[in-house]
Amino acid sequence: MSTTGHQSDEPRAIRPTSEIDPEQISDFKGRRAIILKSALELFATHGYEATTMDQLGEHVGIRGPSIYKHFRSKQELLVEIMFHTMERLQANFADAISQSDEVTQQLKTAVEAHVRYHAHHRFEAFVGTREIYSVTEPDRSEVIDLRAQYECGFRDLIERGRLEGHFDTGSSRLASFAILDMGMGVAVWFKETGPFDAERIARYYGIMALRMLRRSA
Amino acid sequence: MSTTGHQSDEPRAIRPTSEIDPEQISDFKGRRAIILKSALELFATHGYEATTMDQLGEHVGIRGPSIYKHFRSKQELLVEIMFHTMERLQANFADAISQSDEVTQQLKTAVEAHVRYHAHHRFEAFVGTREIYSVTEPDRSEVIDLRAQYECGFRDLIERGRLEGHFDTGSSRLASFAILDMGMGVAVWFKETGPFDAERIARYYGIMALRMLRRSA
DNA sequence: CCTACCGATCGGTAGG
DNA sequence: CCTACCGATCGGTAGG
Repeated sequence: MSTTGHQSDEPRAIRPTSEIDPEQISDFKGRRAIILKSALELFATHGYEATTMDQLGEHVGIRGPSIYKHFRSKQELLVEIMFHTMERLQANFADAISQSDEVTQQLKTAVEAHVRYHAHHRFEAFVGTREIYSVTEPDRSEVIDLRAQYECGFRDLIERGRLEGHFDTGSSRLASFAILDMGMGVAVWFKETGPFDAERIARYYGIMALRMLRRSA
Repeated sequence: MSTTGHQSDEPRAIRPTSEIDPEQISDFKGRRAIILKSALELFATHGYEATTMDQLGEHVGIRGPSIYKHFRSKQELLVEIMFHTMERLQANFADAISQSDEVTQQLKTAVEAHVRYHAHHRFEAFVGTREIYSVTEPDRSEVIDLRAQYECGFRDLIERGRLEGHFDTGSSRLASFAILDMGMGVAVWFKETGPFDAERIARYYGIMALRMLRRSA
């Protein structure tokens, strides 16, 4: 019935209450890492608005206000997650297309990387897409811009494949939207526990993407 | 600087401040319609948690607390939107597959209907997918169940096409996820103002879905 | 459909 | 990293 604070008897030390392997959720490193990981998990499961700083503190093993020793605001946590996610997606894409000179192979590898990320980092991807409107300006516009750039990479690849005669698309832009969106969907329903492992999904989505771009019989 | 309420001088009557054609956003009818439509618009643009009853009231042209004359709670508004959306999707699907006996044609028409709905009712679709975790139990489980049933319709169609030798899928379930997800994505980026009209997108997505399900060359 | 207002919560600050 | 607490907001109720 208290209205003035917590009644917790737990020790006050950094100690996550979650048993999920942090490396599997995120690649954040350093001091602020554990807070960022917890924030990611809570934002993903409850949503940004619905997550409170006290909840986040409890999840990490400290008091809510203590988080402000590491981050300036709740918003900073979200922005950090957003930019980190876009950086990783861009890096994965660059890496994927560098492994071949053939468009068909490049697109397949890029789609696989896209899907693999959305499976292995489903929380980042999930929060990244769902909480864009929780980001305040000017950061929001910047994130939207990064996403547009990412999409452009796929679109250019498809357009090149079309010009080289490998693909037959009604619209390279619509095709890239479709391929990207079906990959993003993986982050919503993927479960580490199966029945599909990330690698199988990535491979199959790569095949489906290529089929989509070919002339119908 | 006031902390005790609104300073608005507007008349107190039902009069939406939005200029968007309600029929284009939603098919809600009757007395509660205008509130539901406004709620849909605000939930879609700001998110459920971030939308306040006072905001909603202002958008409709009444005071916040007056909404409780029409709805029991904020939650009821969301639940109403959710179930309505699933009903419409299911109805559209049933209608689509009733127009042919051939699986290939059925699937194409069903995908077109799916995409058309996500373009024309992007707010419903958007809120329906993004705000599931804002719905409290037991309604949440029921909505998730309806979504699973909807997916099953597509999966069964694909599986039948495979058994009849029309399709060659590595997994009918993954294929249905991919097709459904790419259609849901339309609700996120579609703009009434172009450059693509809903009909063109629907047709092209229907074609891409069929290509996805065919054997690669 | 309105005003007045309650009980609770929340992000963030002060000052150790 | 903690306690104490502020200023503001929010969903919902009372009683017209």
